[in-house]
Amino acid sequence: MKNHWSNILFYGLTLGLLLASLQFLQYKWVLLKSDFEWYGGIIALLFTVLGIWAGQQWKGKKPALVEQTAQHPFPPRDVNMTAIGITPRELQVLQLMALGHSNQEIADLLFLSLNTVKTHISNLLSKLDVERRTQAILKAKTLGLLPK
Amino acid sequence: MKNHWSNILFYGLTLGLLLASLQFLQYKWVLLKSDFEWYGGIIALLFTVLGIWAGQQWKGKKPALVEQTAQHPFPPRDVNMTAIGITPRELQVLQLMALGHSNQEIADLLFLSLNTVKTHISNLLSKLDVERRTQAILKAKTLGLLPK
DNA sequence: GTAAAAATCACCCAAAAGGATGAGGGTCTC
DNA sequence: GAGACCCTCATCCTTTTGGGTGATTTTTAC
Repeated sequence: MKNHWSNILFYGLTLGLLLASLQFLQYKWVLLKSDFEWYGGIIALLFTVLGIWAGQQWKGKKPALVEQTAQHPFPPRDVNMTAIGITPRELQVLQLMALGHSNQEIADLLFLSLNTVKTHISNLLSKLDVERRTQAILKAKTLGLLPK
Repeated sequence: MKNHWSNILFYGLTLGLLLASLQFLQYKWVLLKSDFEWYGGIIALLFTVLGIWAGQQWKGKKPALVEQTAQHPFPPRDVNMTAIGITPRELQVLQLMALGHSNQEIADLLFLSLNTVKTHISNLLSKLDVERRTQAILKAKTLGLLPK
């Protein structure tokens, strides 16, 4: 969600700049008031192109950035449990989670209550600084906590 | 290729119409020559939005597929896709899902409604014969639908 | 042009997941 | 024996997912 804002900001600035130059042009270069339509057309065309470009940028940039973090060529393998403070039990839960098990399944496999599993996972998520289990699995792999 | 042309045509017509109304407005409603900047700003904004929309319409489908092939040299995409019957759009959703995005995020990224994303994912789950998205990601990787 | 497939969106419902907080018991160390 | 962890479980509440169904539009294929 951070990129949204930077993109919007960037686009806003560009727009502002163009508007400024527009104003400038009006008083300096062209004063064809009779050819108002021409002027409008040029503006329209220009900003249409800009809009298309911005749209592409906006839509195209996000996945690329995510990919980049997702495919980490050299994962720091020994940034282990202790570095982030993940406990053995949490790691165990994490492993089962990565295998696609539901919380209930994990609870059954480890002879735990569902609530306990949820607590572990909740702690895991905050320790890995993510919000969803899918992200947790990804991050754990890049951190070397899980085999890829 | 048929839609491209219809889109272009439609866009051209819209542009023409807007230019016409622009001209009309100039002679009828607003004659604020001093507020030229305002006028230009409105045009710019309007056509920017239009441009973004047009860009999305026009080129909306391609970038995603291009990104994907660029990111991964040899994804046996077509083979496996057709084998299980996964559509391009579903694959796209699957990819974002594998990056840890929530349904809402995917909806925002693809400019879709949440319901649509849910439909795609629901179809994905049944096609992959799994019950959870974590399992779907795993299975998609073993099937070569996603890079490992 | 028609038929099939794909894409879009809606509504309903149930289950799962996630966030916050508290609490009891166990172990270990200083 | 106090403090620091860890493990366990609970409760309450919100959000997210998943399942099912139906409908409309768009695209593709023949």
